[in-house]
Amino acid sequence: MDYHHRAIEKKWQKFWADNQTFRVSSTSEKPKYYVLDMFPYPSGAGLHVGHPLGYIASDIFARYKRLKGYNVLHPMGYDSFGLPAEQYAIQTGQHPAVTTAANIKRYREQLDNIGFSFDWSREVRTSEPSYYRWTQWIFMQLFSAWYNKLSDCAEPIDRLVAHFKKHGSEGVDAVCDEDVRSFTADEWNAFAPEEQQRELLKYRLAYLRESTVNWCAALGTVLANDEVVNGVSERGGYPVEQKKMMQWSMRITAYAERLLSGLETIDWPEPLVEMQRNWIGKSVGANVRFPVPVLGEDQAIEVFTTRVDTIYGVNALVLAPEHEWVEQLTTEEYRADVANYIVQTKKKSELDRMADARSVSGAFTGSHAVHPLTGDEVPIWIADYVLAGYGTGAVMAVPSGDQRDYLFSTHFGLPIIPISDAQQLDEQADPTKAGRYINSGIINGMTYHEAVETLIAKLSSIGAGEATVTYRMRDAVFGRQRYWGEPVPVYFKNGLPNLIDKGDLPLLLPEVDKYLPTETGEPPLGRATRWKYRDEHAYELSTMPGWAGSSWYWYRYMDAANDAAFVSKEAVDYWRDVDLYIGGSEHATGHLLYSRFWNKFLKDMGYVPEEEPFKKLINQGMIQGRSNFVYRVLDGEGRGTNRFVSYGLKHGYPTIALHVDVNIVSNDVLDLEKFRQFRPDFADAEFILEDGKYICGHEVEKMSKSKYNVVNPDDIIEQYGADTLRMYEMFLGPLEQSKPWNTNGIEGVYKFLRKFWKLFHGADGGFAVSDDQPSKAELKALHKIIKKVEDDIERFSFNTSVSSFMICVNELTDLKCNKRAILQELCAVLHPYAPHITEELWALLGNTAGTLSYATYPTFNPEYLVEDEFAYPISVNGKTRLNLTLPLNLEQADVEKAVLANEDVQRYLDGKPVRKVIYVKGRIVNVVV
RNA sequence: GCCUGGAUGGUGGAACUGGUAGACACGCAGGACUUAAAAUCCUGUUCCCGUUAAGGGAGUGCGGGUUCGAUUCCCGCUCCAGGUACCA
Repeated sequence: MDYHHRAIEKKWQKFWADNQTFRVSSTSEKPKYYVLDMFPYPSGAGLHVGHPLGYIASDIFARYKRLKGYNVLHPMGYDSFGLPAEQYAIQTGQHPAVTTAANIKRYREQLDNIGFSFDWSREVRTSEPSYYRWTQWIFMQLFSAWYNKLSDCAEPIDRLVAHFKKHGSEGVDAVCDEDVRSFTADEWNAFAPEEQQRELLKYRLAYLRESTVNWCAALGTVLANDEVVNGVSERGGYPVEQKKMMQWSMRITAYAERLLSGLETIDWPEPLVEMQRNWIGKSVGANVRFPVPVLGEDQAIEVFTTRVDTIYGVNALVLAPEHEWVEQLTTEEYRADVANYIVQTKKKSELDRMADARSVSGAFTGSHAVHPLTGDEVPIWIADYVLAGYGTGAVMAVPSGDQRDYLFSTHFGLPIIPISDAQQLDEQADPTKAGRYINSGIINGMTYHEAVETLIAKLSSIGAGEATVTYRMRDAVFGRQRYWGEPVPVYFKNGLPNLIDKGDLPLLLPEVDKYLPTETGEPPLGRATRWKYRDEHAYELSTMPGWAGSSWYWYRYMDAANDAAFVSKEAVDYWRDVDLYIGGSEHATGHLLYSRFWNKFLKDMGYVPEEEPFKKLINQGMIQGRSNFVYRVLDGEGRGTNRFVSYGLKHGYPTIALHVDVNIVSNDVLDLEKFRQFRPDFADAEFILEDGKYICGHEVEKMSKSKYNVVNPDDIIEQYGADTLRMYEMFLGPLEQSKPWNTNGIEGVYKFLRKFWKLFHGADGGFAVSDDQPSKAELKALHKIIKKVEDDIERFSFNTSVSSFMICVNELTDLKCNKRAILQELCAVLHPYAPHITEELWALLGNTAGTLSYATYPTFNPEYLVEDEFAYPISVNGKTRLNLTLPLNLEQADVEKAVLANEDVQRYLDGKPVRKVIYVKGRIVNVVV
């Protein structure tokens, strides 16, 4: 019997499903291992061949860990709230739930075809009420919590209220809004309840406040910073403007330091860790206050600087044009200039401002501040290179140490004071910390570290400044003016938000007649008429952003059916955290940051045990499309003819390149018959061939329908089988590398599986194994692969394993090995990569069907690899190389004697004396003359 | 600009802590089996010199260095990919 992949794969996929082979229990004697994939958004286009790359890798790892005796949690689900389903709904009127369900069905079929070992009994869908009730519940926890800096952890808001009642605001150190009030306990207790609530909102981790948001008019919604790329929306590329709105926000900044320091404790790819570090953007420096007497006693402009040591080089203070004091600081004489400048900057869009980054502009306010150390007058300017949203919205300009300040000063003719004996300031600023300070009052002659220490002490003592840490990261906007998302479980009374009753969860997404904003500009939820309690309450009409449901889903898999809690204590104490997480790096500053944030919050509240959710993370590379082209010959007028010239000959003709469906091209050779059927106007196409073939050109592009380069895994599986697809996707290259899909080498993998199959089948095609004892050579081949696959999987080098399997089967073929004992163990080794064919052979060997998934990975025995002889690679002077085969157990001196006596070596030595003999691990490798 | 990766035959890629560079696969060339095709198998395949062979030389983006020995470590560049940017 030949290798019939279709029958074999269908059979075992059905067997696994019928027997729930991969159903896993949350109680086990075995050690746990949690392998997680980033769950997909079920898009209407279905899976293409690039999507399963990471899933195949994680499946190999999960199956391997099962063989190694672990209790493996390997689940899958769908991130099923999202914009595309809603856009489709707007266009067609189809309910997003309907299209989403249809897409999920398609995804499931495609996933099943590949033979994954997911425990589908734990499937989650973020858009299901049974799931999102817990997303809403977590939101309620965040609303009911505040961040206590003293304990450095989130606490229930009741504890803050208790403190206010007893001590007032005295002794509270919280991460909160800037405008919190100071009050005594008596004052607090005298506040009206609404006043108290208004104050508490400034402390809550989920809070409401007017903030500048990225408003995308085309999408009718607010976007997070990471959803805006170069001033346009990441999805769709629509323009984005800044708009003030009342918005739900998440106080992620409370966790900035823990999000940063936690990076040290996890095993993630360095580029990803770096991206999160940059995103958090910690700067250590100082706040310094420059008194402004014109505004009155004790009034001072506060600036943030990372280079307090340059303070004696200050020649101006520069404020952001939006700074709240600009109006008061501007004198009559300069009022027109300043007003004019502010108008100009407002006109510039985000995009212009970025494109214009290098040009210098600004305006003088006419006022002066006082240098806190020298008492000198310092002019106050405004300029758009200073950002209102970072630091204090004001900087001290030090032209000698900062290039932007240098350009600003040269442009406006402000003095440039050198502050270090190492500075060369003729052409540009010198931001280095070398040399000793000059012109610098109390720090003259000091080095950088001494200076910083001295200055911080001095500024603190006179009340003019202190050391500070600033983060670039902003709080995350949490509301979306959209339909297809989790409703925020909040209603409003007298303009204040209240949580809905816990018993009313889930707050179901109501039906609406249209998925567009209302005529009055309210979000789509404003259209809902028969919404529970609609008549009693003014509901929050925005929904949660896409990242809400994905920020905790790995916990739901641990206990997916629980309707008493998002996860039970027992389940979470058993599974704890994700041991291996595989997914794309595009989620670096979105999903992966928010998930860490929610995880830390849930830990603070005592719901989960681990500080970090994903211990090890691997980024799989993107699979790009590989487009093929045909070259249509043009006639004298430049019009396309029906003649097509092969790639190698196209330079002899005027041509135009056309995309051709990659599915009718094999190894860049065009299938001429299929091409004639590809489009009606190609029916009578003529070809100019090279060597009797039409060779297509190729290019790497994004995989997309319009480029005819989409490859559906189902087609590959139909032709070659799932085992071939799995192994070929791994064979394509290192997992983490991005690479174009091409089918050029898939035959090699397919051939390997057929060869493996044939090895244990007789000439008549029947299964045939020998019960004889395996030979030494056969055991050597087997144990080599046992060791190799073990090493490869542990370091995620799946591509080299596939090569090693091929070597192994080639060796066994040469030995004509069909030993039962060899096949038995080989099945287990190969099983993670090619589960179907190995299950079949395993059953043919007489094992109970389906037991292979939980068999034992064979133990490597190094004795089988011990050699009697060793081919000594000998270099003379590190150059000429010779191979010398000698028995292995010779004494070192005997080896040396034998090597030197060898006539080839003698020839290279040419009578010269040996100066040195180099040994590596007791083996001679080099003779130096 | 800054940060992080990367560069190896015609192609995808291997070489794990410095020790025979190019494993394995594709492609290509030649051959066997076959009426023929498919399938399968065998041989060759980094480049240059050498008619063949024996043999020799060069070679892992470029230029240096350390070392008996460097794809691997160090210094300086070039190019490519990803991220990020008036962040004080």
